[in-house]
Amino acid sequence: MRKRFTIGDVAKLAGVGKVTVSYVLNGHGDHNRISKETQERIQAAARELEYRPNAVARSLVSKRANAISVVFQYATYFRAGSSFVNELMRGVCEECVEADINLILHTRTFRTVEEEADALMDVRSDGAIILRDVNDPLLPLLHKRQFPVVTFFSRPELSNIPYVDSDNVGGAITATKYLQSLGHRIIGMVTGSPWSVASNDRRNGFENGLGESFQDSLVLPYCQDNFPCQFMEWVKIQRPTAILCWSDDQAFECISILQKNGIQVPNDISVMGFDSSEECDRMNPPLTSMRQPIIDIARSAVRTLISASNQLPIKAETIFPQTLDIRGSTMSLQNKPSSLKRIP
Amino acid sequence: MRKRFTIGDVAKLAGVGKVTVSYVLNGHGDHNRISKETQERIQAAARELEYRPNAVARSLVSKRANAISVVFQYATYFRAGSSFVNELMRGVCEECVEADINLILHTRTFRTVEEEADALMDVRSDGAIILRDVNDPLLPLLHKRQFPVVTFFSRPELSNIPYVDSDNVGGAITATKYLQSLGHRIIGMVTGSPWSVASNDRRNGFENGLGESFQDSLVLPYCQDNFPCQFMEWVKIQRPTAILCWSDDQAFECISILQKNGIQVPNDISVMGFDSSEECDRMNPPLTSMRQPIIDIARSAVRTLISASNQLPIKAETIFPQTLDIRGSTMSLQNKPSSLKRIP
DNA sequence: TATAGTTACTGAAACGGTTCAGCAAGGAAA
DNA sequence: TTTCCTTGCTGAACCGTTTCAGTAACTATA
Repeated sequence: MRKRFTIGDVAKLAGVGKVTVSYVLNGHGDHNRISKETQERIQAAARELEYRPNAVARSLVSKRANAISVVFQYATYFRAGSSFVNELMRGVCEECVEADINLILHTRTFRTVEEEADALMDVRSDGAIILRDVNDPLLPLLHKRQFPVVTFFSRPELSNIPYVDSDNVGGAITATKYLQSLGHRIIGMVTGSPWSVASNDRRNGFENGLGESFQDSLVLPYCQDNFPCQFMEWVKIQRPTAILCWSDDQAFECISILQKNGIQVPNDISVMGFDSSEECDRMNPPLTSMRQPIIDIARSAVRTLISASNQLPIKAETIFPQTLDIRGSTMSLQNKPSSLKRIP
Repeated sequence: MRKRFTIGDVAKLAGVGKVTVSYVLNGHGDHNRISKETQERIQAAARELEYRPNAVARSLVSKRANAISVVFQYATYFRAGSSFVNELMRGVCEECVEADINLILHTRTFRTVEEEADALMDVRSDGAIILRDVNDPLLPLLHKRQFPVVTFFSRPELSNIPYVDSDNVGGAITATKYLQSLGHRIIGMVTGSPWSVASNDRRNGFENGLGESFQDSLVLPYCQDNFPCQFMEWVKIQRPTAILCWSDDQAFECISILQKNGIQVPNDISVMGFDSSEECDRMNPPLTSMRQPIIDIARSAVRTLISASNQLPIKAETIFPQTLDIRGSTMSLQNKPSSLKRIP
């Protein structure tokens, strides 16, 4: 890369001191006390040299990076096909665009939490929005070290870390009641990772919603290995007429497995998901889902973080309600045109 | 944020000079000529003060940011549901993880290309991988200013900017020949933005593949406004038995429109897309698509950029071949169980 | 006993900006 | 004529690191 001109070069060319250049180019300080001619001379010199300020040098003294970090549970959280991450990132980006700050994706991997915290706090960013699993040690560590942090789509165990999330428990209750209102009596739920705060909350809401009729066997914990088999096994034993999936992506998978096994959705079994991402409309059948305003939550998290990093007052918690988006994957038990006879 | 301790504080506590601390903590320079005891004293002091090096100060002297930027056409390129961007980011992240560098998403917006280039070149990153439209002015500008740049999923007009892409023209030819081999005689194509390099290349491959039988009317350029109507209008006039869509996402949309209008895919019309993203398998019917190794391309772009920013020799162009993934959305014209009579 | 070579460090400059405090020159007021 | 204020600018210090070029104190060699 070509050698870049510095503020000193501009100063020399314009025949003034570095300070004057700094003041003129930034519009801060005493810039209004500098004569029109000098200002123009400096502008011209800067243009001629194609001078561009060095953000790193600037950050060093200002102690502000004008950037925030996004931290996920895994560096490669951008799983193909996850509409959730997609919408989340869109919200984050939109808000950053408006705030005119940059976004740093922490893609590096570390041996210890300490190292990870060190890397995050290396002054390249002014704070971090974090989506991590239950009881992740990174959060309390960053908080202890007083690095500005906002948790989103999850809930920190330390009450003094601000977070932005949707009401997963309430949403799951709504979902369960809705399925009951369709006449379903045997409702199953498939959960996600046991370390996912969202999955756990939704499970609790499901239990809460079912009340008396809840049984542990109605919940199928997600398993990486051979999920299709385990899922079908569970379906055959429990014979649910409706299944609540902890996420849209999981609902898509379950529907696909059911269909491959000759079970029709929603005629044989109703299925619903969580997130109500745009993909729901495009699926066949379109997926009934609890909507959480992913983009709004992401944007709110960014806004909260920016305030926090500027020592402005912030809300400790921001909870968005979830709403029910009824589409084609759920159906009243009364209207069922075919029976469950297809299941051997 | 609490005041952080600096290398000077550590030096003072350990009773040595700053230089010694720097050498010991980084393992560079003369660190092997420093006595074990001193090393331990310094390590202890650093631990006690929870010393963490300031990456900004470090960058200032090393002139390396250990980060690269990703630049899209629009800051909010993370459109919900775009499986393409999702896979792309996954590849980029994976490679960054391996190279142990950070990723900066340029989310800021600018009034002029110059400003945008200035912001990119502010020394926060060592280079950029760029996905931009045809003839985007940012590329030549960055190149002229000798900022390390690699273009991916698109082709720069300046031949000396390195790029990584797949063979879109060849892929489209393969796709077209495949549809012809199924017996289709009237094949239509729906293109994307006229500024998308990929879309244009695929269109050209389509024209090339059809040869003599090509007509302009067989191509429907994508239009933002009321696409469903325009699309159905075009289908009714052209009556294609197969449609090649410029992307998977578009194919999903087209299939959905066709189905809503009572046209079955593939029974009435075969549809295929480009990218062969993971979603293809989940759709109903599963989408036949030309596979481009999105993740590999993204990773290759990152690798190329890293080499370029280290002044290592690089390949000017890397082209990955596309392969045909046959799924359920295409079918031989002979086997058609129903006719096009459904189209009024 | 002079010379050279090692070992264990370190002072100072540099990186490219910002900011504080101050200064010289000119004009106005006392 | 002195004092004070304003205008227009700048020197020096600082931000937290790295790196170059030593140096002082030993030890080994001739």
